[in-house]
Parts: sequence; C-alpha cells; structure tokens
Amino acid sequence: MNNQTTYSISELATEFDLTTRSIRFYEDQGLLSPQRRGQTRIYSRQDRVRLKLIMRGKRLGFSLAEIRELFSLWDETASGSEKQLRLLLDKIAEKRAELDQQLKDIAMVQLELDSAEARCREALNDLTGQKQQISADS
Amino acid sequence: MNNQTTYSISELATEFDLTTRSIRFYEDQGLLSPQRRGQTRIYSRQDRVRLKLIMRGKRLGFSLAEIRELFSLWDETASGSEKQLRLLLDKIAEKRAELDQQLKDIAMVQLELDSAEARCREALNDLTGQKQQISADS
DNA sequence: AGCCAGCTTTACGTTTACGTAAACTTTAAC
DNA sequence: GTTAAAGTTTACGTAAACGTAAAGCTGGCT
Repeated sequence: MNNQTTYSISELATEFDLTTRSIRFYEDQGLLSPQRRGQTRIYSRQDRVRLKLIMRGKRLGFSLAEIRELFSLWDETASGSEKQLRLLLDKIAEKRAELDQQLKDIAMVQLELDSAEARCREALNDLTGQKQQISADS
Repeated sequence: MNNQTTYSISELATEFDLTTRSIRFYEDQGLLSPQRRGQTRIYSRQDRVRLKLIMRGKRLGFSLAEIRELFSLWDETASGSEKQLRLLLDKIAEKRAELDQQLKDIAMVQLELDSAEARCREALNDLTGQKQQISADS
C-alpha cells in the first residue's frame, strides 16, 4: 500500500497527520506543485518526499519560507551559473552552521532535562521513604 | 563587565540582540519576572540565564508556551507531590523524545546538504574545466 | 530650570501558518 | 440518476510573536 505511484490529498493528509488545508497552503507557498486531473490534485512519489521534507523542516523550527529556500538550493544545483553555484555553497554552509548550533542547543537542553530528572527522582525518593532504589536508566 | 549583578533592559537587549519590546513581551508571557526599582525593571543574573534559555528554546523551534512549560518543569521539581512528580517525569521523557527526533531530523538534513553540496561542487568542476581539484573539507 | 536619553504603559498593526465556513463541482457507490 | 463522499475555490477569522507609534514619567547633565 506504500508503493503507490500517486496519492490523493487526503491520503497524504492522513499519512502525515495534517489537514488538506495545510497541504493546499504549502502549494500556495510554492512548496508543492502536484499534477492535476481536471481540478483534482494528484500527488506523485516525489511530491510525497517533498512533504516528508517539509515536515522535517517544521520539526526543526524552520519557516515555510526557509524550507522553500532549501528546496531551491536543491533544485537549482544543476542549473546554476558559477556565481550562482558559489552563492549556493555559501547558503549551504550557512544552513550547516545553523544545524551545528541546534546540535549544541539540543545537547544543552538534554543536560537540563537530565538535571531536572535527577532532582525529580531525588524528590520522589525522599517522598516514598527510599523503599525503592534508583530505577535503572534505559 | 560580564560580572555585573544586575542589568537594564537595554543591556540585555543589546547582549542578546533582541528588542526591549521582546523582553517585555516575554515577561507578559510569564517567562521573566524582574525586580522593579520604581517603574524600572532590574534584571538579575538569574533573569539573564532565563533569557539565555529562552533564546536556546527559540533556536530549537519551541514556542514561548513550551519554553514556559520547561521552566515550570524545572521550577516545580522541588515542590511537587508524588503524582505531580511522576507527571513531570513523563513530560521530561516527552521532551527528550522530541529532542531525539530533532537529532534524527538534523542528521537527515545534514545528509541532504552533503548531497546538495556535492552536486554543487561537481557542477562547478564541470564549469571551470576541472582545473582545480576537489577542495579539501575542513 | 530645562532638556535629553532611556524607561514606562497602552494600543493598534503585521506576518506566519494555518482553521473554519460557505458555496460549488466531481467522482464513486448504490 | 441521485446521493454521499471527497475534492475545489474564495474568503474571512485566529493565535503567536512581535513591530511600531503615541504619550507620558524620570534621572542626570549643563
């Protein structure tokens, strides 16, 4: 069922757990451009991949505009002039730096969660009269 | 100069590169609660740490509401009942899962950037008549 | 005393990313 | 062939995160 060659809008909406409204909105913003059969949108496997990328970007806190920019990066790689290509490399480096920053940020927040969890378990232990040992972490 | 014990709103605004409007807005949203000298806000080192945490959260795409929730996690760890504490542990686990997902997402996007960069360099090489070798990555 | 820079509140405006409703067409099922 | 389900456009509404402008206090300098 996953090897379909085309998808309807509601199939994709169900699969990615979003509304058809959102999918159409992404099209409005130039992130998707599905085929049409009459009025009806027909999504290809490529379109589906795009949607997956969109969701990924959103989970990383990218705006739709930024995601569109990333798509352009990808699409224009083949067709650019030299100046264009060097510009793209710059932008790629830029995005890479952002991701590196995010990795650092995640590490810090993880430490904070560790700390909060430790305090939490300690407080619990105090409450329950330390009958149970500290539970092993996965 | 970094070892100040208090800060004015514009000092913090300058340091973190945001507007005083934003800082006051964060206070509105319950993320900060600086002292006052008369009308004027006086920020402590703790407040500054909070601001740093806010910026971190934002870079990870967290909403202000989510950040406030994380603050609550941290603050209420000491004072909760057992049920409360277990709930907090659940929320911590939840946030941890989100971060794990983000790590995966970042890894994927990095791969995509790798791919885009490779295509880009290839195209450049083709254009320049491969006089130069592939430049070494840092 | 006068003034300016920096602080304050109040309040309306703006952008992003959709939600929601209305009104209409098209496709699949019975 | 009609009816229900799923699709479409158009358009107004909304929550979040500020921007921006107005109008007023306030502490220090000259």
